[in-house]
Amino acid sequence: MKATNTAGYEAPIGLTADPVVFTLLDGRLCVLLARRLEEPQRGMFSLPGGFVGASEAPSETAERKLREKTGVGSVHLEQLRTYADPLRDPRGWLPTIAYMALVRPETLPEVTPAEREASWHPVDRLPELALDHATIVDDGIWRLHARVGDKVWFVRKALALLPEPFTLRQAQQLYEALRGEVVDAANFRRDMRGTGLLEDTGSQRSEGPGRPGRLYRRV
Amino acid sequence: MKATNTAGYEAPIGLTADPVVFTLLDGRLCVLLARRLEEPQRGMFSLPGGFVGASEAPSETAERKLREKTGVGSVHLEQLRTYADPLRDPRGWLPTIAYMALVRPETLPEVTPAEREASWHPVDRLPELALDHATIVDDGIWRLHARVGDKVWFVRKALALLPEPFTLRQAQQLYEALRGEVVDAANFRRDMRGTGLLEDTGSQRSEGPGRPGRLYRRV
DNA sequence: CCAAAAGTGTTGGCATTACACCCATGG
DNA sequence: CCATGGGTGTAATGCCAACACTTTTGG
Repeated sequence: MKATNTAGYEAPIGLTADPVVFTLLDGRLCVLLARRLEEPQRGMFSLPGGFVGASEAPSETAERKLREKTGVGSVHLEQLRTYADPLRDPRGWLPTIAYMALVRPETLPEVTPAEREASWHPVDRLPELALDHATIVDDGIWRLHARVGDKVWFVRKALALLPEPFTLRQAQQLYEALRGEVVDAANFRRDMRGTGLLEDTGSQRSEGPGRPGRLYRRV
Repeated sequence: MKATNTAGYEAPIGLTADPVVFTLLDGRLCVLLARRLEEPQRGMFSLPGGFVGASEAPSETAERKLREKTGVGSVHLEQLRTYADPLRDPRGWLPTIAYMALVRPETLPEVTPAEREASWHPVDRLPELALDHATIVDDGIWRLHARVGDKVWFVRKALALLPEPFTLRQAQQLYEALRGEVVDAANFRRDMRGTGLLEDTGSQRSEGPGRPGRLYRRV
């Protein structure tokens, strides 16, 4: 496919936006994928993005396509980077702007639109992805690891994944899954308190064996 | 202007790449701008970018346009982010991928191509810029400040701006200009040594009054 | 021409903070 | 069995003072 503008010069055949949406499911970092109903590579899994409209901001496109293809709505998207290699898509010259988001797993409805099989996939066990989407997901994971390293960012953005109130143990498991490395419990606890962004509810909860954990809430 | 692809759908009228090139001139952080010879906003200063060819990687475009418009060549470009608001360019739907680079001031030839007036402009005293280029430059400065905060990045990438050998005083002035904040001389010196990436040449150099400074080289 | 002053590079020390690691305790 | 809190040693960092070496100034 080709495209030309009214001045006769070559133009991209379109512009796409691809959201890389992460969540924590069963303690594992997962990414949201949808099966392609269209060519190329129909039937293969890919990021739930699509074409940007001519009077639309790309971030709106990412959010809209996400809703249409998976049912996930109202997320905060951070721009990741743009992939514009002319050979990245067999259809022609088609750049894509990738975005990143972090949502709660239940944001994905049980009944997903169409036959897309929109679903969560652990990042350490991804299926084969269409186009260069595997690269995009990798970059997203890398960015996520970096963001989570900032404790304040973690409390403000990532901790919203947990249902309130939550224990610090839950928060730590979330941190470790998102960061990709284990941390010392005492240090983690100290850092969390240090942010001043958590509030002790006073109550406790017992999950499984061992001493019950204090319950916290974000302020 | 409009553009459509062979499937009949609307497409961007093109894709541009804009390099944000920084240097240190007279101790001040400067950005490379060129006067526009084309519409829109002819005669106004803007980033020295241009249209991406249909079989070209955008980073190559940024490098090529930089060379054509300013004479600056062979730089390492880091992708900044993409600006794709449909209203950002009066010509039509025209996304741009912004890149960032850091070069020595003498990389800009004395005789610049055409009547472009390619020249360095202190970031704290920029002229009015075309389109949304002021925003792009701001984002570039922000990213630069963050990058420089990493001492190893600074030594490896930024310190290449100084002619070798250099004194630690020079390095510190570079750091402060790029970082946008002053630092303690003793700490800066300790950090520089700590990287293990600097080599003491043994000789000294006296610039103005005061004790002469030791001369260093990157390894 | 010499001595003092001023200016800058260099080094070290000290206090504070950040952080990793371990252990005792409580539910 | 595990959450919680405390404690300790080490590294990183910020701050400050002393000293070294040079140019400049003034008699």
